[in-house]
Amino acid sequence: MTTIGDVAKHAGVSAMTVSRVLNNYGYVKEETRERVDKAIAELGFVPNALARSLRFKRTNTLALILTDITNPFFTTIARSVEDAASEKGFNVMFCNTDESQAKETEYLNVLLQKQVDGVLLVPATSNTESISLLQERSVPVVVIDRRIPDMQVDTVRCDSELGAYQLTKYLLDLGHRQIAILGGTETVSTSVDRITGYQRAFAEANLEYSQDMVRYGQFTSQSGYDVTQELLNLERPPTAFVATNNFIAIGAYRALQEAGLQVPHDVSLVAFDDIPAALVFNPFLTVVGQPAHEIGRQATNLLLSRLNGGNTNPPQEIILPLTMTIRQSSGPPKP
Amino acid sequence: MTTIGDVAKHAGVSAMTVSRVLNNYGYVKEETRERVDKAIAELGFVPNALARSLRFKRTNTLALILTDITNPFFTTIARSVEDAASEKGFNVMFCNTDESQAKETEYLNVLLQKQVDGVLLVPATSNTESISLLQERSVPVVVIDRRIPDMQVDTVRCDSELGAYQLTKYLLDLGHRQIAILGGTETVSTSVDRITGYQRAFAEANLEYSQDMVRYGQFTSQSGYDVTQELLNLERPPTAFVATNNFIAIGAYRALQEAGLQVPHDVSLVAFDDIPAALVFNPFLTVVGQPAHEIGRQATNLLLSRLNGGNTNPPQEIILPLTMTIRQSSGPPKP
DNA sequence: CTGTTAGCGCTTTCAA
DNA sequence: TTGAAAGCGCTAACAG
Repeated sequence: MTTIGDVAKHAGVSAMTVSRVLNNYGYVKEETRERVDKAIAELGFVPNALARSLRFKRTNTLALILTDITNPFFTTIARSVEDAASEKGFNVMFCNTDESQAKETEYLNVLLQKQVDGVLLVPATSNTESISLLQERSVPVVVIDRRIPDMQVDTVRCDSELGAYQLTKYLLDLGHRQIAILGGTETVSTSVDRITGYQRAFAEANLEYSQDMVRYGQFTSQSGYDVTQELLNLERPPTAFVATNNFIAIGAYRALQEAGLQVPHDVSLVAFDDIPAALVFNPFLTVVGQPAHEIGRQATNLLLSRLNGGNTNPPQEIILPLTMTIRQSSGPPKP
Repeated sequence: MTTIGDVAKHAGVSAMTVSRVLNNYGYVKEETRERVDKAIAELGFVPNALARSLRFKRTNTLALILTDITNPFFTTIARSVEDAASEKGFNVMFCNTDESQAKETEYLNVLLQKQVDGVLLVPATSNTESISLLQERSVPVVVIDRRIPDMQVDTVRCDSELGAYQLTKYLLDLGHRQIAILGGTETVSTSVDRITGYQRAFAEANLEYSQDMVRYGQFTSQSGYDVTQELLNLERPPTAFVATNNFIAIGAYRALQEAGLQVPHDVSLVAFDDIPAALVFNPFLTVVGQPAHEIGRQATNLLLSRLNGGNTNPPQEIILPLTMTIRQSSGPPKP
């Protein structure tokens, strides 16, 4: 490995002078600078960011902890985070927790050791420990997509409750009464909030929902499939389904199909999270979509403003608007 | 920041002893170890991986350079790489080049500075420079998905030529003669190889294809859309399309739809790369699918075997099998 | 079993 | 305008 010392020797100067050239700092005679530049080029010298970071106490590296990197919603976030970060000279380490709190904790420890400058976190659960850990060590953190109840922490997300309210109200207005909601993990705010929104829509319409219609599960296609099958076996099966994310929706659809039910003729299906147009042949699903790209961008910028010390305001919550798109998967109930 | 020295002081021992406890190495009296452990816990000490890496010359970090992190094919690879790496105690830095050689080069420089232990690279172009750069600095690298002609380098990929051959032959056997192939970037081996496979299928059938039918473009939905529109405006438009990746296929499909053409009744459409079942309502497309998960896993394991020094064989090329799945997007040409 | 010394590659003083 | 010394946090090698 070539070091700054090798370059110095090669150029007949001290290491310090090389450092000055590298960082464009202090005074270096033009002629000396050229000699150093030449030496750098000749030796193919690459400065060691580790050593530099050890001094600066700055790695220019962020961490993005996601629960499911195969979900396009999160992929889009990942992409926009990467873009926003690299624009400002930061790299991003991606971590995938699979919705597991244990994995999240494990990653956090490694990332702390690696001295990341900041963390973007989609928390696996509403557990406050991860956030506390980071805050104790004054590593800036921005929570994405989900809420951590009883925690003062920067957050960028959408209004899950409102979105679910809109979807449910829309179905109620179409005349549905037996509406099922397919939640994800019970320990995650988006699940809880979306179910709350569902309940509010019923309450405001002065209608009752059956306890049977409200289900938790996972944010996976398999879970959507399983729960839908259960619901179809009820004495009074739903006439409409609200899936609390895109994967659940796809699993639900498969179960409906297998049961010989036509969407939207026999049942309606609406969902959270759009699937990017680049991925589907026929956008079909009525959805409340989240601006994933914007979420990632704003979260990153907020994080960077924190760790640059330029932003010392109290923790803030940025709520981005949802967009409801009515497509062909929803219609009035069968008479 | 708490350092090993603080812990030492707190426990009334030397830094070295703390280091020994941390790394479970050498002899430490049980009672001393306990005292140190207690101090670590009390101070909430987190070892600084930067300092450690500076000594060890090992960061336990890999880089994965992708061309498009929003493409599920690459997302799946990303996920399996992350899984395989974290299993062996490595973190992964993801980089997205957007198929740009300039971005690739830029990332490579940063990663070199950050002293990553190894690189997994989906090269943006067939340019040999990136690989040479890494090899000169003896940073192990495994090329994924694409071939770098005239380069001795570990590679994990599928046989693009064969896949395209199979798709084309299948269409020829159905009776199609006017078959278009929608390539991606011309500077990427997968584009070139898939077109070669197409040509071979024609050659073996003793048939001629029209030069018009062979198009390069980008690996994007937009490009698939544009090129398909062009092709439809030809005097003798294609009766079948081979898309060289999933995004191109979706763009092509949209163009066909807009032109009022029914798939497969009016035209057939087949493609490379499956879209994961978790993402689509009705798998519809006849495809040659690549085992993305396996590609990521094998590439990571190969890379790790290289940087552990356990594998000093000459560079190898691992070719994984493709799977052709015939669905509803293809059929015989309209009489 | 434990501590001291030196050094990884770089940069911040401070001095020349 | 340049250099020498010291130190970031950690550990290998050697003493004790």
